[in-house]
Amino acid sequence: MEVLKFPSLDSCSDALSGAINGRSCCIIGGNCRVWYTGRAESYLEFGERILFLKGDGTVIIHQKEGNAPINWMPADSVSQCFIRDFKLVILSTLPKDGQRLKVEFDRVNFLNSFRLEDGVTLVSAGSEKDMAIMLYNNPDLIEKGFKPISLEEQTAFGFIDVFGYDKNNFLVVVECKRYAASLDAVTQLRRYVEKVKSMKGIDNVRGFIAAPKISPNALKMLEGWGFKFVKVEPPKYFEDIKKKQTTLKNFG
Amino acid sequence: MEVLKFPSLDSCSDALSGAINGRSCCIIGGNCRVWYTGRAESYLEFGERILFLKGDGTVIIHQKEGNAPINWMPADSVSQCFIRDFKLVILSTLPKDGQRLKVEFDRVNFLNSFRLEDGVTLVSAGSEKDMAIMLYNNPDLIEKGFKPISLEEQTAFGFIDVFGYDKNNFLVVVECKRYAASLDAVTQLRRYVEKVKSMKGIDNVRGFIAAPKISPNALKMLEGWGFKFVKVEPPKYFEDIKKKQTTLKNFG
DNA sequence: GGGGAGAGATGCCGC
DNA sequence: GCGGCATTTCTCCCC
Repeated sequence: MEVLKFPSLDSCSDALSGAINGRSCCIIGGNCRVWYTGRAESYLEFGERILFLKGDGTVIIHQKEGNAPINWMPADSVSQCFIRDFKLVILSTLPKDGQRLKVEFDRVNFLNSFRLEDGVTLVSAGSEKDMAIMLYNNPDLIEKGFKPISLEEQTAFGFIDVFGYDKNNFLVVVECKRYAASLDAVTQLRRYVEKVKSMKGIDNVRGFIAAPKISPNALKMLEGWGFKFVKVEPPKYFEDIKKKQTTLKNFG
Repeated sequence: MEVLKFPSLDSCSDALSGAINGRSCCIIGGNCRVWYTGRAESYLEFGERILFLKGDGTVIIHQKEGNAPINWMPADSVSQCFIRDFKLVILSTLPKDGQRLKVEFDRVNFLNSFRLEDGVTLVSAGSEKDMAIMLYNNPDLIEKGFKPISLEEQTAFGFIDVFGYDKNNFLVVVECKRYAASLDAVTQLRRYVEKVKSMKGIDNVRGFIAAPKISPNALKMLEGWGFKFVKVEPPKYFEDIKKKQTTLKNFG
């Protein structure tokens, strides 16, 4: 790391303790090793990483590359820190299940302690649910004469994206996928269809997968079960969101 | 944020550009808003957040709470930054699919630019694969007389965790889950069993789910298909790891 | 709180 | 690259 003077481990321990007690945030960059035990066990030898402690107890450790943290602790974790053997030690534990993390810094290159003021949540569009809504409002995308009757229905037989009748009044189950439908999507559809059949005591229930594409194996299995694939692009965003959030258009 | 003096947006732009060009890392804390378009669309109004740019092109934006970033860009994203309308603007694009992120800071509270030296990878144990290995080496955990013949067998229809014969030489398919087995696990097992049946042209193939527990619905479906549940705790770690990595024992 | 399912999932491995 | 699938998945929704 190209940093001029390193803060002392003592001062870091003080700052970090202050952040923990005050439920504020702290970012530490330095040389450390990491142990985790809980849902699995892991050990990471010494190397330079970033540790991010949040006010809600979350701890995130990042290496120099990659999207995902190499180690972490969930919100509500309880942390403490101290100096031992000339190292800054951070211990975090999640009380409800006992999983814990230990980090040892032998050198801290920088430390920032701060509060974040932020009460804003994300506005987004383009989920699988948005796709189901689109199909509900444009049933011909599935098939001419399709009459949807419910959306994201939580039933005793599961969670069905779009449910309805075809033009011959046979029941129709539609499973949506935003990306390529996989073998999993087909088995999921099959499970719903069979459950509907047995619950309703009828034999003719049709199944559709609506997705932009489907893997060859999945298509084979789908057709083997007498189901159909309908190519549907997921919606990017919706008119109402576009109108409300004019900022969405300000991009670029 | 409790920071004494804020760096100028101009100096931040310079530092960030330097980090981008030099493929080093940069962390910025400040007040910003965020647009994303690509796999979905989203907008996040002004609020204080942390932006972390990595040398591999990864961009991660964190709010004050929660484990997951609120917005991000994958590795290999290409970023640029500049000042426009008295704001620090950061644009990131992933060339291969065109997804992009725009961040506008109207105030930067702190900025750290640095390199990370880290060539170390995680040593871990306790995955589903470790569980399959344990069952392969301790077949009686599944059933007296079980003879495993393969592990994580890759087939066209998926891969089978543990595959073998029972004491009567009937084929056995075992699906492992580290946590509670769900409906999905049962349909997955069923898919394997049926595929093995049709591929081998035999009718008697047995299915097991090995997991610490199973949901009531999943158990019902499992038994409806004539399969069996075996309660197995996932291994925490292995003797060879314990021996090689004595540091694993130094925890706490 | 548990069950069920999506996610801008991500990451890994095998073909 | 795609396919198939686990993940210390996480998060949300609904019962």
